[in-house]
Amino acid sequence: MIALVDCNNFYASCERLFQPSLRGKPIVVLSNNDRCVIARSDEAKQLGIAMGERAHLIEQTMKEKGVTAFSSNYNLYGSLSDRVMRTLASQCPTMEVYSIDEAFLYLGDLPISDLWQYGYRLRALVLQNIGIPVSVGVAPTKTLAKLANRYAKKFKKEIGLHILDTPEKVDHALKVTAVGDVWGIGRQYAALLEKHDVHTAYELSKVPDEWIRKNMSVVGQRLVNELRGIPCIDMELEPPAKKGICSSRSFGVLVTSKVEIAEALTTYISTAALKLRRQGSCTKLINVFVQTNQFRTQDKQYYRSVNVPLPVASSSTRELIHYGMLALDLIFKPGYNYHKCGVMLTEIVPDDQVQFGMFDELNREKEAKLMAAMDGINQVMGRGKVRFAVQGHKQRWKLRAEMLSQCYTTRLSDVLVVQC
DNA sequence: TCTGGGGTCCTAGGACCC
DNA sequence: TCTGGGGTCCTAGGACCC
Repeated sequence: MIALVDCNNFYASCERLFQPSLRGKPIVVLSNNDRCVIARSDEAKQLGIAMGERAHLIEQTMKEKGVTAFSSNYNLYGSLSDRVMRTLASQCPTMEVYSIDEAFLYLGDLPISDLWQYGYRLRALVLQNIGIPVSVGVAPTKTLAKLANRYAKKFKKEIGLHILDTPEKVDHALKVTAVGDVWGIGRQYAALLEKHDVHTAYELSKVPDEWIRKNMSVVGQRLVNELRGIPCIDMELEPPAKKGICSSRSFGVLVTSKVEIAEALTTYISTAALKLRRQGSCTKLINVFVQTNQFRTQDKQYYRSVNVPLPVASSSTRELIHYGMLALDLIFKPGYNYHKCGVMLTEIVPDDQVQFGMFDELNREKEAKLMAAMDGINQVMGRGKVRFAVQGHKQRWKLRAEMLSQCYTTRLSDVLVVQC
């Protein structure tokens, strides 16, 4: 059996953890630049605040209903996620961290009779150690575990646990799950299936293989088999190295000057290069893009991206910035209101398998040491303490985050003080 | 003023190879 | 008169996830 453990309203729960006065009150967490809603507490959901809703459109409602809004604080969520995952790992050695707030636990052949107790213990332990409520779904396949988890959230709220341990329970859960709520069925497939009179997960599990293969490829076939109780999606115990690394943001304000785009771009390149070094890789291809805001119909629109192959695979921030700036020279055109830019690193290779260049003049060993020193200082002193001059210091383009909570768990000066 | 950011996998079709 | 068979690689586009 496989368990899927999922934190309830994760970002909202993280914020509330350090502001207990907000328990039972509606809260929302906003996307970068405070633009739209990306997480809601149950109370906020009940008020009808939808996922993805634009913040400025519901400002009035939030004021009237006493909804507290937070800018997203990924340092905080990342740190609390690590703690949740550590607690789960202590209970199950074969675990896959699936996302910031979810993990699959492979329970092997733990006797069915023990599953309930095990599930209860997981919930209680995470609540006690970290203070974040979780829901647990247990089933023979990953897709069914996801479904069981959804069932627990919807129908077993008080206990937050559901186990599909008999064929009857599986069928029942399949029948009460809309086809669009199945893991792997997005908007397009949901519409296609509805058109063909397939409305529930149960009906989907009965669709002939031939039709599935033709219309939903092998991905759909795996999914349907999983609904039938045949495991087709393996556990990934080690997170695989990323094949592409991307860093991009929309600006807090519209930007027209090349200098400012260059500042933002070098900042994103620094972030991407750091990710690259953390997973022990180098990149051979850097892609840079700039774009205007497609929602501003009054503006002239422009999007362009360019690939720049590197002579030798690299993870040096310095070198990547150099090529990134060359790329920007190729695609920047004055006269536009730019809204976003970014960098994508692809053709990623392990750093111990880099093909040397015949005419390479860079001392790569030295460069690696320099980067290691920089990363070390930044890790201790805080990110961005050592950076490159091109990144600028005014950073007018930076994100807005006007309702940012503190980094309670990752910054010493932000640790809560309790008076008693 | 105002619509997130970062990923994965699969398929089809074309170019090209022997 | 007649035009193989078996591959690889690349790109663009489409689907999905949190």
